[in-house]
Amino acid sequence: MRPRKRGPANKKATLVDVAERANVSAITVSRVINQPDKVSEELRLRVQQAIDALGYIPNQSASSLASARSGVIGVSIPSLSNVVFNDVLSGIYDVAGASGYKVLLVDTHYSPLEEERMVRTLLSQSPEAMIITGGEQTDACQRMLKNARVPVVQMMELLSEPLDMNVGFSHHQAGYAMAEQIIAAGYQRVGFVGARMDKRVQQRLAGFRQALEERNLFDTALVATTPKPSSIGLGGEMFRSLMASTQGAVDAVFCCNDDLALGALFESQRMNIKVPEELGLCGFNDFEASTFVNPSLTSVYTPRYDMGVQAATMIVNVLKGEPQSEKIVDIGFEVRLRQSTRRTAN
Amino acid sequence: MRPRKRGPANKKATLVDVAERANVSAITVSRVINQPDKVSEELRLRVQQAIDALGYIPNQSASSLASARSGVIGVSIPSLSNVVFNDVLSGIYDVAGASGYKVLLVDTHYSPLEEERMVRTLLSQSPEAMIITGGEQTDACQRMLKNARVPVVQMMELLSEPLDMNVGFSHHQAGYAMAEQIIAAGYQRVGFVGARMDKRVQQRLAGFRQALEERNLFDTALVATTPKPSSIGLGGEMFRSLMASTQGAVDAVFCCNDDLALGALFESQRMNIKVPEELGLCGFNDFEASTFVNPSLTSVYTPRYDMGVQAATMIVNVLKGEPQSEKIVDIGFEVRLRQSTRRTAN
DNA sequence: TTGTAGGCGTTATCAC
DNA sequence: GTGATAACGCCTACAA
Repeated sequence: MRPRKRGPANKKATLVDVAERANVSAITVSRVINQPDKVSEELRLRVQQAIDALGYIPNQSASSLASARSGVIGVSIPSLSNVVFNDVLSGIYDVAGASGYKVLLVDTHYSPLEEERMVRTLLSQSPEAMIITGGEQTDACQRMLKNARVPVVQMMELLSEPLDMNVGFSHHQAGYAMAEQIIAAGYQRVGFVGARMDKRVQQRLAGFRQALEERNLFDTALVATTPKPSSIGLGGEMFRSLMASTQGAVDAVFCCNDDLALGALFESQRMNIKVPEELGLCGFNDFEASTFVNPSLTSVYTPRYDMGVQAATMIVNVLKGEPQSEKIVDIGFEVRLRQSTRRTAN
Repeated sequence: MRPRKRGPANKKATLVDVAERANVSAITVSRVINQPDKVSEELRLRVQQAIDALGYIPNQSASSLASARSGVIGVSIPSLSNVVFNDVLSGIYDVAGASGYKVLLVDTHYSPLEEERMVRTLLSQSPEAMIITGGEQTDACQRMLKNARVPVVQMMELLSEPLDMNVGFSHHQAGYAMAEQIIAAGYQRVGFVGARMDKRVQQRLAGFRQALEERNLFDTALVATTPKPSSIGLGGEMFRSLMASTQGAVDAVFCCNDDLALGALFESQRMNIKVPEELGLCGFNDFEASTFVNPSLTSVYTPRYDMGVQAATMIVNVLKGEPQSEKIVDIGFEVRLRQSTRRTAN
């Protein structure tokens, strides 16, 4: 079987195969695919027919190599199992897809070293832009990114020295704001339960701490943290152990996310602790469950989908060569007070 | 600035740049990267130094083109915002990443036409394998996949005629099993609440229906479905409206997933309906919340992470050329009975 | 509107 | 162990 026959039955068809079948040159086929307007109706139809007949699918590697445009946006997130990033990804995919870009996604497992490795992998795909999470890249990683000379968006948090573009919100402010509201609701001995404790969670804690310190209400003994990943189950455990270690001398708990908060809420129900009367409870991220659980859970809404949309939009605009409006976008947040911190009847 | 200087300060470095700097041929650099054992210690070090100095990152497009190996696994899922796929993706990413494969992920928004488009996009990246969801591809899409001559895994459900490999479980059996348990728990007028209603949910409903019909307990009036995407809020709404339309003549409700079931549970609490005494409730997929909510929620556990691992493992094994054990894997499911269907004290 | 020539960066093949 | 040469499939010039 030496002589290579053209057709779906054999090797994958190439541009040349299509061209031969349609009796045109390869470049014409290329044009039919990429700039159909520049080809006469007649040829276009003939070529299209050949394409269909052969089941031709363009080879993007060859295209990237020849044109220096891959159509790929590299995206790096710290965790695929953290629901928070789902929403962000949805936003990114929706915008990128609509503009004809593919998304190459990697998961760094919250490790800067793995992130460095993954970014290298992404860059080897010649992405036209990168969207990465936060600002804790290794030096080598940041160097690679700069060297790549592609637009970069760092998302999820506001950075003091972004590599290029940046979209997020201040986790410090968010933590501060939530703490203020808890206090305003009449709680005094406010505990903190945090897991994973990445940079952003630390900032929430710092904001929380500052708000309490300003009122002389902060007490280290009421802060419980762990590097373990957040989960509802863990929230329950940590809550129970915080109540034990403080012998119940806590009248409210701020959980660093809604998973922990839901866990704490469910556990408090089992412990027969009345929320919000005996104990105020709030979370972060405002998952859907927080609205519907009983009592409904106070939380900080974070515009995750919008953040993804914003990140991808910034990228797409730059790639389009459009005048860039803002390099840094504060996407904001919103404290949503619900029953779980409503000490007084309402 | 005509004469092109080598170095990070200018254009991206290539294999040739590295070769020149290290005074070796390009192929040697290639070997240092891909088969370090085949290069002498001395040259390897010299080359590695040049690589670091130039910040060289291989161009994967060129590599794919020349070697016909892209290192990419194409993955297609119907929704990025459905948490179910998170777990599956985690499994796929963990295995693929560990074996040095990149994952190119697309979201078809539950549309076969979009799926066809997305699969075409994936195939244009010359993936070495494909993992897709279910079996409802368009004819054209299935043809493309066969034509691509790469291993394909269809996941999430067991198919009667898989394209190639298949990992999943029988949603019909799962629906049937859950219905049996509800009945065994002493419930008689069992309603069904379903959203999205894709093929798999329809099969759950069919299994549920069969179990009830075999006992003369099925009543169409107790089935509520909608094409809308599932959510906790929607679960609450649908539950309330089912209770209204049936005037409460329902003593248990099987929700097609845990989102709906949690919504129904929270809503039943607000309606002062006692679960499980006055009403049995169960869901599907066994989200973490189901274990911890009060009352805990009966659900069908589905090994999603394992399914992703299995799918990716099958792919990786085939790509390694290892003897293939099974082309079709039933990953199973498990009914988990909890308080929400425990009519009798326990 | 269509075609020709050359090269994108890497690797397979075969020689040294 | 190392290197020269020719693809890989497509696109950017430029030409007709």
